[in-house]
Amino acid sequence: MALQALAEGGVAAVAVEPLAARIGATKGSAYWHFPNREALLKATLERWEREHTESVIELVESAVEPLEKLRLLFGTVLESVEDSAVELAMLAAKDDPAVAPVLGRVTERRIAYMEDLFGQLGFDADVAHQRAVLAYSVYLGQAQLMSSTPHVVKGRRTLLEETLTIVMCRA
Amino acid sequence: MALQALAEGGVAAVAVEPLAARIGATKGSAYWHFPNREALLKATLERWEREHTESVIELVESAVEPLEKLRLLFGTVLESVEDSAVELAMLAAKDDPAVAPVLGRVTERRIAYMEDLFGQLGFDADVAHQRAVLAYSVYLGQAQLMSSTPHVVKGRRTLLEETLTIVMCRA
DNA sequence: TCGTTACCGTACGGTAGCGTATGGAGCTGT
DNA sequence: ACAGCTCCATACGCTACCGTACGGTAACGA
Repeated sequence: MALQALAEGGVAAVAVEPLAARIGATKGSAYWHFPNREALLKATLERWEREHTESVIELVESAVEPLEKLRLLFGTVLESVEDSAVELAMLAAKDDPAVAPVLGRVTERRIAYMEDLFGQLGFDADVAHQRAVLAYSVYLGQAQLMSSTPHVVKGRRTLLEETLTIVMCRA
Repeated sequence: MALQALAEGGVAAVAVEPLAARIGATKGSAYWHFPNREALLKATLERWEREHTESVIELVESAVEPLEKLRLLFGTVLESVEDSAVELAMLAAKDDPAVAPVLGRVTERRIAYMEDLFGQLGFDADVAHQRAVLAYSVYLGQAQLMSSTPHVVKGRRTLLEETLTIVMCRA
């Protein structure tokens, strides 16, 4: 519920009074469950953190070959890039003291996981890291473009293939 | 002045009262120069639009070979990715009715320019477009990472080279 | 049965920003 | 000299949100 508000209206929408009204309750009620707005926001963010990074990793781990894992990861994540509104909301509020630590943990976790995959593919540690960062950059940028200027992105399918081969290429 | 506030505090910081206080004036004065907050914001954004996209393109056009132009573009833009705070502020406020059109124009202009460069390098129109979108995605994602989780990005120099060769590769 | 606890509502005060009204001060043209 | 224009300040009301105080209800255990 708070997550939906976060996706729709950003971090600013995770506020006591609007959310209470949305439920049909009053803030007197809300302030019983949460000591203040910061706690509400923190709870929302940490719930998202739990539910949205590990679950993808688990799904991806269902493949056996590291190459298949990467393919699955990219497919899953670039396919549904349109509903990564929460990701963008987090990035948009990166300076918020409640957001920064969560965002930092999620980013590191994801990059570390990809770094590991690239390592399993035989890349040197340095290169693996670079590739992971690069791939994650593509994802973030893609998500931004899809949400702010969707019409410039034509042909997601080939774009995905292109990204994959490109990020994989030995050079 | 308003641009500095925009860079530091995002779109929300381009507000009448804070800005007036910052100058040492009062809002009575501010509301003489601008009819309302929206006009102030619009003026700020359009000023940024004029000064920050064409100027880079002009600089890049000082090179003659399209390949050199691309190299110069990437170098300039990925080198100073740390001070692209305004870009990030715009993306963060992409849903703001004053921001969306400016952001849209800038995005299209930049991608169109890169698309043209890739075309000059002999890529098919489709591929040129894809590459431009991909390259711009990398830039956006990179800017996000640099500002939200700077420590994961080690070795910008090699990253730049990697991005360049990768985005250029025939396949 | 009665006190306690969990939960919810109403009412209040506080802050930050928007926008308006209005009253100057100072220069400028006639 | 004085009328008008430019620019700035003070003061006010409005809204949205935060947070607190306190009262009410309903269920539940002793």
